[in-house]
Amino acid sequence: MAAVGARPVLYHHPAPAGDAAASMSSYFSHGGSSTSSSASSFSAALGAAAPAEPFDISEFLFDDGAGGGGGAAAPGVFATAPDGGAPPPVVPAAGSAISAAAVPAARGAAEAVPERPRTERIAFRTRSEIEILDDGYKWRKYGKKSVKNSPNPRNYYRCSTEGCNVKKRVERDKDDPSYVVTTYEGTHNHVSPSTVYYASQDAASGRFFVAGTQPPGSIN
DNA sequence: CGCTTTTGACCCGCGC
DNA sequence: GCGCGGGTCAAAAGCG
Repeated sequence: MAAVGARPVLYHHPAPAGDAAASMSSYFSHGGSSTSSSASSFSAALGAAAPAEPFDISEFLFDDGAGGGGGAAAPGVFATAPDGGAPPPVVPAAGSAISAAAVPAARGAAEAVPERPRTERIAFRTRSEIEILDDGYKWRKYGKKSVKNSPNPRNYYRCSTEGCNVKKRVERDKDDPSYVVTTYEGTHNHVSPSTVYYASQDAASGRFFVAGTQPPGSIN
């Protein structure tokens, strides 16, 4: 499946006009989950330059009522980076023990949780022709829905790894169809099935950065 | 044969 | 109390 070119060409311009139409067909069907062993460096992808216009990412971020709602962004939130400078954090606040257990069962189990779910939620917009960014994880689509404020449908994905309840929501920017808004919810409790991203924590910021693609043990 | 996608229905919460 | 919008489930079908 990944052969379709599941990887976004973030630093590229959209395919040549003549090719666009042809490419689109495959893009729209469903690029395919990253079942193959090809995991792109997601962090680099985030370097996609944002346009001059400010993107109010808060539109896609919803506090779980944790911080008392306002503009308080959740930890680990990052918008589109200026351009290939410092590697953006890929593992959002992994330090906090946010595990699958924090996610309430499925429906109506919210009240059963005395503490706040505290689900990590990060959203970012990326200029990409395809919607399925190959971040190395296997995603299984479980729903599609058209939203009120956008002519484009919204797709719902869930990490197919057993025990991992990370969810992801993908939709095209209603203003710029060439941009894709991806919202991750939750934190993977496992490493990428295809590639091991070794995250290191920055002492100063306390944030995590991708240090390489080798397993911790093989470093040094 | 196993896994993923597809699609409509169902359920829940919120606002009016 | 009703309606709307959003999110998830579940059964069937398709594909590799």
